[in-house]
Amino acid sequence: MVTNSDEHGSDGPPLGFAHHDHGVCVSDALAAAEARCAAERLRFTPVRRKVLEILLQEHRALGAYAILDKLRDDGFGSQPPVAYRALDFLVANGLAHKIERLNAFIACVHPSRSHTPAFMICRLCDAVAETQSSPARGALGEAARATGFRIERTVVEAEGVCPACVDKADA
Amino acid sequence: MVTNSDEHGSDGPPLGFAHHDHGVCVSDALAAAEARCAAERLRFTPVRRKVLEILLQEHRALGAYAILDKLRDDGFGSQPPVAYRALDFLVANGLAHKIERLNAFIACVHPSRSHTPAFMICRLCDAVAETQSSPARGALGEAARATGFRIERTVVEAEGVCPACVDKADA
DNA sequence: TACTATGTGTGATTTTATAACATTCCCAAG
DNA sequence: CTTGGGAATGTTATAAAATCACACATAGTA
Repeated sequence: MVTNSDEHGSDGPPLGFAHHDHGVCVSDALAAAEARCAAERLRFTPVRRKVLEILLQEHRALGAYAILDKLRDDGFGSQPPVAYRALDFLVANGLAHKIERLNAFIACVHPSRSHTPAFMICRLCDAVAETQSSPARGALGEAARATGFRIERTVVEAEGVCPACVDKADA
Repeated sequence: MVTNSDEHGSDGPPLGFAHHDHGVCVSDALAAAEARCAAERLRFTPVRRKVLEILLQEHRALGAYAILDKLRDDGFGSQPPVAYRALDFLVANGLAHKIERLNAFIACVHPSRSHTPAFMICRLCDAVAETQSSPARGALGEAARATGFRIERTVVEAEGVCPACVDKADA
């Protein structure tokens, strides 16, 4: 699903390239995460919650050490494993994603049920937008079936220039 | 982690998970690379050639430091930039690819024409097969067009289990 | 209560990648 | 040929990303 609900902005661009009511966006997402963890009996601990909150507030891909700095500011442990463990939890449970191309992490935009995320990464401003993809249905899926490869997970990341930076470049 | 000691063909699935005549495979690929660099006036220097040869011989994704070890054995410089610069050249010119998921590099299987590579990565034996994809034609492309994002390059990596390991697991 | 799983804090280390700068090599202009 | 500039290489140092190992704390439960 590429379109946004009203509180996430009304027009075309998916989150990441679009303006929206951020306070609502963050608190909604945190509430949703909380509900989901409760439903699945996952422990949504303070560190994990804080890391998700940080990701939601920034609304772009953050490196583990950037997150760590913010954790330190909030009185949490300041050694790498603190951030990495929280991120592992969030990623494992679909609340955040790792952007392999950037070695960075971003909050999931539609953490609903399982999905196959794809990302558009602006090489000029580093903005990242999440969307959906079905790589297993195209040429890749065919190749996998042909060779007997069992796909469990896919990384799809498009690098390019976001709308805002295209405009700047054209100006 | 990505390093591997055993000689090609002895165990595990090689190129595209299929066996083949490796000597010919390597020398053909080197000749093709040489021809292509000549045609495009690129300098196919000894280090660059050696790195490509290493990648072709291993026929799997190798970390920069694993490559560096082999370079040292052959009397080349042994500091990271030596490997990274050669890899940058090979990647920039389509002779090799970086597997973001593994922070590792692999020789391109069909370096002839420009292409949009996709990879299948076995999480059990680390074998990597290259295939084609057209992510820009599917949901991702639509999302990009809808938002005005200009795609310049895509990373498509499927993680899963290769045919050989599926068999082993089933056995 | 005590037991056990899981989560957190911390120091140290490993792995991956780049910065900065000197030197060498290629090759074309003079 | 020789010389000057750009590209490639070599080397030292350091940055950035990720993991290991182990102690301690806390929640949930018998």
